[in-house]
Amino acid sequence: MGNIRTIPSQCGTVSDMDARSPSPPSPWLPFASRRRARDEKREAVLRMAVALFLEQGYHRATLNEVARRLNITKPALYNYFRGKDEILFECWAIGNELVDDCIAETSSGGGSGLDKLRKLLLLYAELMTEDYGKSLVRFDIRDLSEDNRKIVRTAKRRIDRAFRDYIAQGIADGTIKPCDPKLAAFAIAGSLNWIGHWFQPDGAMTGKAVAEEFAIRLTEGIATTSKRKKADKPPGTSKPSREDRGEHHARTAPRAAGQSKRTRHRLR
Amino acid sequence: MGNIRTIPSQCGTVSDMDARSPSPPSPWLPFASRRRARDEKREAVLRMAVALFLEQGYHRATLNEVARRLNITKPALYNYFRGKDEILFECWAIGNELVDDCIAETSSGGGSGLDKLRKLLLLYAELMTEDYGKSLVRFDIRDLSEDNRKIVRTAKRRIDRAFRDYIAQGIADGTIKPCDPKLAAFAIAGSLNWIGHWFQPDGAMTGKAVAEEFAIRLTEGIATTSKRKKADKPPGTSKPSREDRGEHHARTAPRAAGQSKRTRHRLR
DNA sequence: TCCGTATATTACCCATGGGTAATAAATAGT
DNA sequence: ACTATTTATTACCCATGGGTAATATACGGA
Repeated sequence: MGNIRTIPSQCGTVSDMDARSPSPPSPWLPFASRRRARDEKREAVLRMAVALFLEQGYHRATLNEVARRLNITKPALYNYFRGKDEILFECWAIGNELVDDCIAETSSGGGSGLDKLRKLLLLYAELMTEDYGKSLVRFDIRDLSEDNRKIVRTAKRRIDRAFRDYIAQGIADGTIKPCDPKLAAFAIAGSLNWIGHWFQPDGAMTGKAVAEEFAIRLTEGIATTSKRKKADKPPGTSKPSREDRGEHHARTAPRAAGQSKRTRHRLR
Repeated sequence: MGNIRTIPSQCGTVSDMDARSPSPPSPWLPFASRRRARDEKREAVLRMAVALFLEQGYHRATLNEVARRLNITKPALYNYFRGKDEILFECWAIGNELVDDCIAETSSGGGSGLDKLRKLLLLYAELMTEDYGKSLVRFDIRDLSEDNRKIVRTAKRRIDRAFRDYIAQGIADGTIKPCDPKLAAFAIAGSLNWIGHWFQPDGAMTGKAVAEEFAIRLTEGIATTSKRKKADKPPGTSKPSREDRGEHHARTAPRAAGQSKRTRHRLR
């Protein structure tokens, strides 16, 4: 019946949406040999859902379409999730765990406040170029249940605090110029979050390249010592190498196992 | 029947929505003496709509609710607009005209590239603290008709170009350090656009204060000469004066008259 | 005072899409 | 093989909300 078509798009500084990741594969063969690990399929639903939600927007995306792209039908999804909003929440939750990984990795490594801030910037920025990272800033908290909304708000505060703490720490140890940590964090996080709105993997720069550029640029203004890798000349306007980009740091793979903490509702 | 309640909220660095402007007044008296200028009422619909769209999100907000808050009924709205998506577009269009004003004001005033960039930053940032400004970055382009979508994309490119041009100009005249104008514009605009996501008028800072802070901070990193108004001490973490905030620069009032150019469809 | 126009209202249509009930197919265990 | 369990399917329900048709009310002008 309803034949939905994908929508064109384009980047832009002010806003503009739409991220067409090449649409993840499905573990469901077209109505034939089934029975693979439950978690694997649950995972596949989320990967497909997050891609579709980003591509079309949560409200325009239908569960029918999510299911169709997985070679199954809508009611099958209810074996793994309570409803659409729970799928949205789980997508967000995965992104949130990835951010936690970033923070943990940053905190464990030593260095000055500025060093840590730069490290977090780098990891966070790169995350913003991936689907689950984008879900953190593109999804609307108001689409969630009241309970999940509370969880999200708490998590956001945690992330915010990480940025502010590093800045405050940098001011204390003299690597960052005196400034208001709150506002500085807002300014920096704003830039980073916006990456999730304009970055498209098929652009001129890789996610890693964008992340590295932003990590330097956003700390130039508040660092007490300037630090440019390649002299002061205009940094090559693009790093089109695109090299490997394989396994930049624990991601996707390790996720499959050990769904870990949080309110992971096991159904039935 | 359906009794909709407003939703709680809170700011946050990562995302978080919801802007509760005190809900604009309605020119429709509760089903009594009517007949005021048509444009005035059209304007009122847009003001109420933009506030509701920001408060609840476009898809959750209903035309019934827009109408109810205006003391009218849904079909009455169709005297002024073709449909919901056109209302959304018109909200965006007003915001866009305000940005154009910012650019025009900046371009007309002289100064170095850095001066112009700072000026535009200041005006743009302040705009992001207001409803129509927020609509530029919070509304989803995919909710528009194909025609209007094209218009929006073109306009966004124009704005983007303004930022890049000033940066390039600054590099040329030596007031801005050599850098990639495209990425620098993305970083700056990202910070500014994000204001539209977290700023709430009832917070600790006024829109003007936020704008001034960001205008300085975001140019510190790329300026060839540092420029801090109040020495280098931590700038008062808040400017709680809240003074007048009256008529910061042509806005709202002048808008009422002369709907001006663009595809303003006169109905019937 | 009566009419025409603009602008409301009430009452409805209906497409969309989230969600559910009943049932069928596949697999694992014994 | 037979059965229990999981995991699909088909067929349906129904609340929501954008949009429309028919009609009523108010106002300006002659």
